[in-house]
Amino acid sequence: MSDETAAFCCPDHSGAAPAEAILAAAEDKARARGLRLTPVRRRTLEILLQAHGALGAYDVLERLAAEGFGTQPPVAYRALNFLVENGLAHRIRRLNAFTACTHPGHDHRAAFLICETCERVTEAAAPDLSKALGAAAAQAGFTVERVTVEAVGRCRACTQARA
Amino acid sequence: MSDETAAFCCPDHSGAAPAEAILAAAEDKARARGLRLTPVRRRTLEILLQAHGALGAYDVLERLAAEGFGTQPPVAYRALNFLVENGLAHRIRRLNAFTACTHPGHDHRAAFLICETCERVTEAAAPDLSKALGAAAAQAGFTVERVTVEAVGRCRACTQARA
DNA sequence: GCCTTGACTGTTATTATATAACATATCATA
DNA sequence: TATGATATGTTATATAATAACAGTCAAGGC
Ligand SMILES: [Zn+2]
Ligand SMILES: [Zn+2]
Ligand SMILES: [Zn+2]
Ligand SMILES: [Zn+2]
Repeated sequence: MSDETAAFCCPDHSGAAPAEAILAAAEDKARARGLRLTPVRRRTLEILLQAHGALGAYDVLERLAAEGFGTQPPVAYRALNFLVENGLAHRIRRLNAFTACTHPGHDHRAAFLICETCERVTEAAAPDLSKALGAAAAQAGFTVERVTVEAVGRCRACTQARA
Repeated sequence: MSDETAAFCCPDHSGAAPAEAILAAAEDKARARGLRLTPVRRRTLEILLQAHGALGAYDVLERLAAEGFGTQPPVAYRALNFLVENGLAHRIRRLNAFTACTHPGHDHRAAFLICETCERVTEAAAPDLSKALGAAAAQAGFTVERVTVEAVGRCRACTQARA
């Protein structure tokens, strides 16, 4: 799926990664909610954070296996699903991949911006979006529970690089 | 591009889909744009329309094969991709499935409402959504090209049934 | 202490989804 | 009718995800 890790993790790929801060926040959250952020799970989150982009389950698995964790798909899928269910990571369906949540401190409805040039994923807060969708859904008598928003386009860095 | 559509094929799953009308519209569109709506492609669209919901590629394939078309995955994937690329169908990523476009007459940004009880999919026109997303994306310097919006929740029929 | 219980981790095996590569057939049109 | 482009079909393979089950381990009741 994707290649190597960079030490940055930020909305527009322009600044230093608050990876440590995010990890710390995840630990706080886990403590507060009684979640068990076990070694595989924690390491999986770290792997996602270091990747600076979305990673496929098998990419994650490869790294976990290399570090002495289990070598079979369920190991990665279980850790990833745990993170997703607890708001510490997100699943990017268009890419069949996962990415660390960049602001795990609170529940949110996020939109994902997928650059088709560099393949990196940015998580954007988009509160208005829920509203707009809620209205459209209400018209149809539909009650919305969860929403996935994934946009494909071009990130700032790639736009500038091409200009 | 529009907002005036009767956005819902069958909001509460209570009426028959206007399949013939949609199919006719698809043929008009194909003629107008010089698309080749060949037998497999046309039949694939019909299959989607008759399904009243999203179908997986292998489900479509099964039906096609039973009718004398090819029996191998690429047959279904090619027809489905053709339909998607030309706005006659949509891919529902959350379900790994495809659904006929219920208003193929014009380009649109649609949102999909997926009922987690009956698993049926409704296509809702949601023009405001693009705006809201565009704003959020602009903040990050991101240029949006295509957007996927998929909501999971409960449709009117299922809500009423449970009440 | 020790036993039960439930959550977690790991395994093997299988299922599900999607594409690559290539041969044949059909269509457009010159 | 020849010719190049498009479409259809095949075999084979790649990629993604889950099922089912066994061993581990720590917490809480006795
Ligand atoms: Zn997030
Ligand atoms: Zn980019
Ligand atoms: Zn549509
Ligand atoms: Zn329903």
